[in-house]
Amino acid sequence: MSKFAAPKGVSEYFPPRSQNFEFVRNTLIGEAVVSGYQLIELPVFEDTELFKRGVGESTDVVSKEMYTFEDRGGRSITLRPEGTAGVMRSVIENNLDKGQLPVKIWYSGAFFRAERPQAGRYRQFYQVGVEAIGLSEPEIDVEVIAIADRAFKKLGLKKYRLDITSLGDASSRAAHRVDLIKFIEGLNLDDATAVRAKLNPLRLFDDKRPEISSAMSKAPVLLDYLSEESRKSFESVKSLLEDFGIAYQINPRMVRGLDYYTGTTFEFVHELLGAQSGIGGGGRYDGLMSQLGGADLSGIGFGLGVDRILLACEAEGIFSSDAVTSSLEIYLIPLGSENTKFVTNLLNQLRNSGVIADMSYGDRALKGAMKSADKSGAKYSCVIGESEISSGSLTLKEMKSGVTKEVRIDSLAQALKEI
RNA sequence: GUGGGCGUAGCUCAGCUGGUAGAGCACUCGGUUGUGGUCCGAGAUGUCGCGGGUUCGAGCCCCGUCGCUCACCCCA
Repeated sequence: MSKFAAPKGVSEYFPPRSQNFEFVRNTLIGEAVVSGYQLIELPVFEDTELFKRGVGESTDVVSKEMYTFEDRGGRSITLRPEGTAGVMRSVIENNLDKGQLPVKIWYSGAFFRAERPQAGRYRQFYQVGVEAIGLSEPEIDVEVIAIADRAFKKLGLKKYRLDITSLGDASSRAAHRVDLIKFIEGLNLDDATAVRAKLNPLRLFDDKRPEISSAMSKAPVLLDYLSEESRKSFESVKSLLEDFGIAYQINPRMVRGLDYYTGTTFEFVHELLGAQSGIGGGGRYDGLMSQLGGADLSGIGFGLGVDRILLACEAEGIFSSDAVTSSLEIYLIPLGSENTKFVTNLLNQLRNSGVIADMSYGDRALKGAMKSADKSGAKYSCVIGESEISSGSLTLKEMKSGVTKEVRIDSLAQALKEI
């Protein structure tokens, strides 16, 4: 039992699973790069007010899930609960929106929400996200969705689906809101739920309690209130998704947890994940830039949950058995402690010439050292003792096949590169 | 914040109606003075989460506490 334990609800990745985590994250990033997105690296904490204004005070994220503290100068600081608000702040602050549009950027890192932990829900979690700012064409909506879909397919995921809807423009939402509030007033709700409904009536669509969800099944949905323009745009999105071969399902009751979404919104859901099944989601945000003091530009983006996507890959058996890969090229085994110094120096020379190498440290029995060589995953091993040093040549053993080969010690690095 | 489940070896877990702790895997050494994976043999490893109570006796029963976990609310 160690004296210290990690803070409650954080995810940690250590070998060998950290290799799979890295693989998932790099695959997600790779697809953003392929589509012309560039890296933005941001602070993990921001002015608390940024999230209140950007994400919305009525959201659960802002009202009860933020890690907020006061710094030494008396400023209110919050660990970022999501990525988009910070990106917008930086884009505005650094005038990225004054150049060529769209601005296409990706980010990756840790995010924080003070929730009760659960399978797939952590207080510190990892996202890869993209934002495309400055164009409102439906082609960009589909480009963004396609990045995520392509990454999931590349990872080998099969048991997921894409839910999509449109929240329309301001006039669409205003018309719907009137009718929805009228409908909700006719329901008999408990106090907490009534308060939530008042802050944002759309939230009730997301309630999983059977009495609420069955009542809400008769509620008017926003999709039926779309303006002509919004409807046309949504039609284009759907038609392009079909051209791209991306399967989707229209879900008019889908609700996103953040207030800034407008127009196209979407969510990727995995079947094998239990309660926390959303592996990524996003949408368009028309008013966000201007609300944060920037130009009145539209944008669209997503956040993908790296932790959950890793869980999904594991649930589908993607990293089955021998997925643990090692990049080690050679593993050196000194025989006899008097030869350790020679081997240590040889190891250093190999590394200096760029060979990925390791050795057996300590005076171990040969059998044990060979076992370590085996477990290291190195491609080759070699034993170096008295006779090798005096003859200047050693026996290189290919671990997988057991085939051996004589090599001069002074040309070992060269030999390994030629193989 | 609310509810359920679980805390025993490094890991996964067994442990009967209470009688002072076990398996598999992993680890170390040996069988095979200098060549791993298979096989065989041997060895090391525990404040049974913590505190209290009942009892002749508690891993097991009772109370408390801490931690983990799953679910609700909500979300990546």
